[in-house]
Amino acid sequence: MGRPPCCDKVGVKKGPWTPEEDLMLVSYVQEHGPGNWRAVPTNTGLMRCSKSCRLRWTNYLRPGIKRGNFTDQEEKLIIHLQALLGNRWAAIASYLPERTDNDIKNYWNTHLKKKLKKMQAGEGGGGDGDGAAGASEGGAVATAGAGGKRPAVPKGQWERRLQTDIHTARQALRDALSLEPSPSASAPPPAKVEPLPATAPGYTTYASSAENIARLLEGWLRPGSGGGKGPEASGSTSTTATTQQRPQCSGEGAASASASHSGGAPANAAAQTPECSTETSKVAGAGAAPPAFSMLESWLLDDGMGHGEDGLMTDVVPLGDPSEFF
DNA sequence: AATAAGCTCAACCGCTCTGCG
DNA sequence: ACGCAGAGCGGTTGAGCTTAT
Repeated sequence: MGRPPCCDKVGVKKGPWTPEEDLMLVSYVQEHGPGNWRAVPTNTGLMRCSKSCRLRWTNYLRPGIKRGNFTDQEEKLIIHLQALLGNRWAAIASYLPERTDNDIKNYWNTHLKKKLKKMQAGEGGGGDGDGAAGASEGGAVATAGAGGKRPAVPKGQWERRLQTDIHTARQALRDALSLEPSPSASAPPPAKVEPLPATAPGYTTYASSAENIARLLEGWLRPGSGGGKGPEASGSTSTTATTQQRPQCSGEGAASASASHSGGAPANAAAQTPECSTETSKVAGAGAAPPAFSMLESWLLDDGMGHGEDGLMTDVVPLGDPSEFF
């Protein structure tokens, strides 16, 4: 009954993207900015459906994407947020602007689910071995609402309540932090963490995009770079290599028109959800955690809530404006 | 060294949401 | 108020890669 899938048309290519296609897409987006995906295939000549273009952009080509291993902090944050928000990966991803929802989703499904299961199994004994998974997911679900996928309360209302909670938590956090000696001392930019360069004003994410793409293409174009698998190979090698040290958004002055878009995405996310990480952790801890979480909680709260806050903050907040917080 | 099993992650699919005429 | 089209989201799949036997 529904309308035919947009990708059903004949002549629409599927499967892995080629470097050439990536280039076409990137140059188009650099020129026009992301959005109006419908027009992308026709304007670029790409034999891809609009959906595929958007997905490729958001999950792979978009600037500022961090690939590779998740840090411990990110991991914990994801767990917190998953407990709080459920499987709303896009919402979770908005708290980790360098990660895509797909990435987070994959990481959750492949790593964290198992990890939680293991931890809970270790804690609860055999009792609910199977229920363990349910506990992690079900707990989240229970948090998000009885229905599982959807909050029991209307979305807007639910979000508002969440924000109220977050506001409370934020104040508590501010109080707590205000007791600490010096914020600057407490948040030394560790080598690994890349906070936004302080020289933010002129920065555009597109420069980093261009760099990323260039690096990708470098990998692709280089003969014999990593087996036969073009994009994937380079994607997981070169980009992973750059993951930890990539000076996120270090460039300046590229395609300013589009910068407003992509730069806007994370920034927008930050604006929409200035209440980041640690606050939500508190909320999660306060209302959402299912009873069987003690060991898990202690692991999570260990440095997520206590002394580790700084790390979390610096790790997660970088994209947002710290002033949003206080 | 060969094969099987397990794992990862990019991409696809189908559904829902949102904006517009 | 209604219907349509486009965009976005979450779940799922499958090819390629890695590790174990």
